Amino acid sequence: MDHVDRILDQWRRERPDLDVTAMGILGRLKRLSTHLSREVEAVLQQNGLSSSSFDVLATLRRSGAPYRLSPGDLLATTMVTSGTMTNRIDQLEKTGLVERVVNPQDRRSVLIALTEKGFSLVEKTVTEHVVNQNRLVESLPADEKAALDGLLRQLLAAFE
Amino acid sequence: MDHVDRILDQWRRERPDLDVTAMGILGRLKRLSTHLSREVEAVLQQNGLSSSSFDVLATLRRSGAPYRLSPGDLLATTMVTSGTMTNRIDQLEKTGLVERVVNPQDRRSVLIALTEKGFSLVEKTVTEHVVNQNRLVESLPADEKAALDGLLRQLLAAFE
DNA sequence: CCCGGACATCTTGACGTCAAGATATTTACG
DNA sequence: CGTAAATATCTTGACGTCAAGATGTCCGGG
Repeated sequence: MDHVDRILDQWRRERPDLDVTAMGILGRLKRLSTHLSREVEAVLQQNGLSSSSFDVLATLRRSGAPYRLSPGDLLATTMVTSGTMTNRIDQLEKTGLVERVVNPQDRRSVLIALTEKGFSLVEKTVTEHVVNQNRLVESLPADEKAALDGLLRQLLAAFE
Repeated sequence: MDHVDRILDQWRRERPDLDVTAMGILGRLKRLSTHLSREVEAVLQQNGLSSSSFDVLATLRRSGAPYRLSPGDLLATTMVTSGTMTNRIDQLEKTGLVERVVNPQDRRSVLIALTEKGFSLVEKTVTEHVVNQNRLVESLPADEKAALDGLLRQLLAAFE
């Protein structure tokens, strides 16, 4: 009997005509996502990053040497608009974690490059971040983690 | 091989020391939550509502007659701060969907009441909303929906 | 009874995001 | 070639949220 169950019970009483099966799943998924985001933010914040800025740094880091991508490449992996990405890059450039370098091949474009400072920060942060992520799901045994992952994958496939 | 798989592969290549089990689950969960929120918003928007304003109206509606709750009661169910709730109520009051009525028992407090206009709007909207929610998870057969719900419940229990 | 702490709500200022459109560059075609 | 369409990024204005603190009200011990 959790928070979502109480909501469903109220709806069943007030509107017995509604099928609330999906509401339960979506409600738990949204609450869970909010909780997890907050827990993740806490660790990133200890390193002076938001999850927004970390996402950009991590995308550059995992792309491999020379740790450079265009804003368009970054957009393709992050589910945000171009204006949001411009803003994120502006912030990271101000704090010296990335720099914009001109792209000689295409002057409409620009390359976002990890600085040394950015590289060492993301290197340290991602290590702590991954430990934290594993902690957040440790209430599930390994086989249930795998089952959850499979179900999420299947549901996600309907949208991507 | 979905979007999240590609991210995990990059990390395995660049940082084979990291255990990315949880990253996969959390990544899919976050992307899914974003997709689902956008789909849900679309239906609410057709009724002139955001998910924020709908949440408030729906909470009042499912609380049962006389469809009145204090801001504090609303806060307890919505995972937002008091300032956010004040703002939501302000918007709904401007559009005539709720009204603030004084609480004679406790003048620090106030009751937020669904207006007739608010009631009929939420009544129509929630019907469409629930149909839409069920559509969003129809890619899973019934037994897998139940399994997913159970796993989410278990994980959520660690936070609530 | 009164006053300090608890409580309920609202205010303020900052931030991240989005949609829509502006600017600059490249590409393809006539 | 020259120009229109496509592409890549940035700008602008609005919105929802949060953290921190202000304001107004209630309550319980002295």
